[in-house]
Amino acid sequence: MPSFKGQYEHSVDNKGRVAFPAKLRKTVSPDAQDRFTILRGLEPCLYLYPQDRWELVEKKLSKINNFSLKGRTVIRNFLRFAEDLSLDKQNRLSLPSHLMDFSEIDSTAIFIGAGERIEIWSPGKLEKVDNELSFESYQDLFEQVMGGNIEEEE
Amino acid sequence: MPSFKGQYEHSVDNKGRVAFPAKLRKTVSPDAQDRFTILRGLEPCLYLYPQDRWELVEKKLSKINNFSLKGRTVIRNFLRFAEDLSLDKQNRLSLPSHLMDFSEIDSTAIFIGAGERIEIWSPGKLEKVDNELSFESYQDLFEQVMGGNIEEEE
DNA sequence: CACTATCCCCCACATCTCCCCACAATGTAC
DNA sequence: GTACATTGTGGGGAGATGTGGGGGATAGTG
Repeated sequence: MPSFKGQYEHSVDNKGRVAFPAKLRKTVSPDAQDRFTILRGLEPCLYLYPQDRWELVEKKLSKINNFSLKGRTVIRNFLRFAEDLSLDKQNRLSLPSHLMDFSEIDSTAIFIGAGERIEIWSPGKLEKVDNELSFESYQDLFEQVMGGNIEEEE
Repeated sequence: MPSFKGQYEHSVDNKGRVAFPAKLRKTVSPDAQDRFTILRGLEPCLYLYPQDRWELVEKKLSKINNFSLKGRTVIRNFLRFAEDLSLDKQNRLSLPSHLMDFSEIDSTAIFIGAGERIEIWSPGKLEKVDNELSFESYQDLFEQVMGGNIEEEE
């Protein structure tokens, strides 16, 4: 499974449709059948999973105990802001309005390939988190995450 | 079996009827034949199971020890407020009045896809539990589910 | 038996979604 | 440069969906 990478800016029309970047489509597995699941991200952006990768997430969810309060709370709040999407014949996604509100996306959306998933940002929110992250602290983060011998990982 | 997901708000008419969300219907297995079981939830909401998934719940219940007081109490109180429902020709559910009372649903019902079942909430009750869930704990929950590299799974 | 309440079917209709067509912009081959 | 394919953007319209109300069949009550 190759990683999604790169950043692509597209306009959103007044029906909430946005073209899916052609270069990202080349990374989507044919198994996914141009079907996706989109949901609220932890940051003020949206997460987009091709179907085959989303199924791995569901597999994890299905292992959570449904007869505990905490388990039910996890499942409810995770799934309630998720929706299935497909590409139309022009390779566009129709963003649900509640997710556009959440992410403050209106006329422009920025796709960011982020490994196993794709993130979709509004320009404003993206600029804001960029400004909060100085180059120095990015260096620090990088070292914290990548530090040590990568090959020893797990 | 795909998970139920998403949140949908519908109005309840003065006959207690409410449209079953079309997107959720796409997730219901044809095996279920548009037949459901509805019952009191453990939270102040209603649980709605398509027939095929309800049968899995019954299977679980049947494994509970019937000769212990606790076991009998659980079974009795779980099942006593359960009813069978079907969709009418306009894909609506007729909510039993005792369940509308319990869940405090009157003119508006919110459907939440929660994995193997569907929850039905009144706006007021839902807002209350939302307020009790801080963003931090949502982050924690999220990381429990999504944490780790998905590709390493299994 | 009459009366009433409830259920469920049908019809009507406003709204929304999605599919299709058109075309502009961009990239590529010759 | 020109022709052609791919990609990005916009809009119109058919069909699906959500909502309300009327009315007939059925069952429960006095």
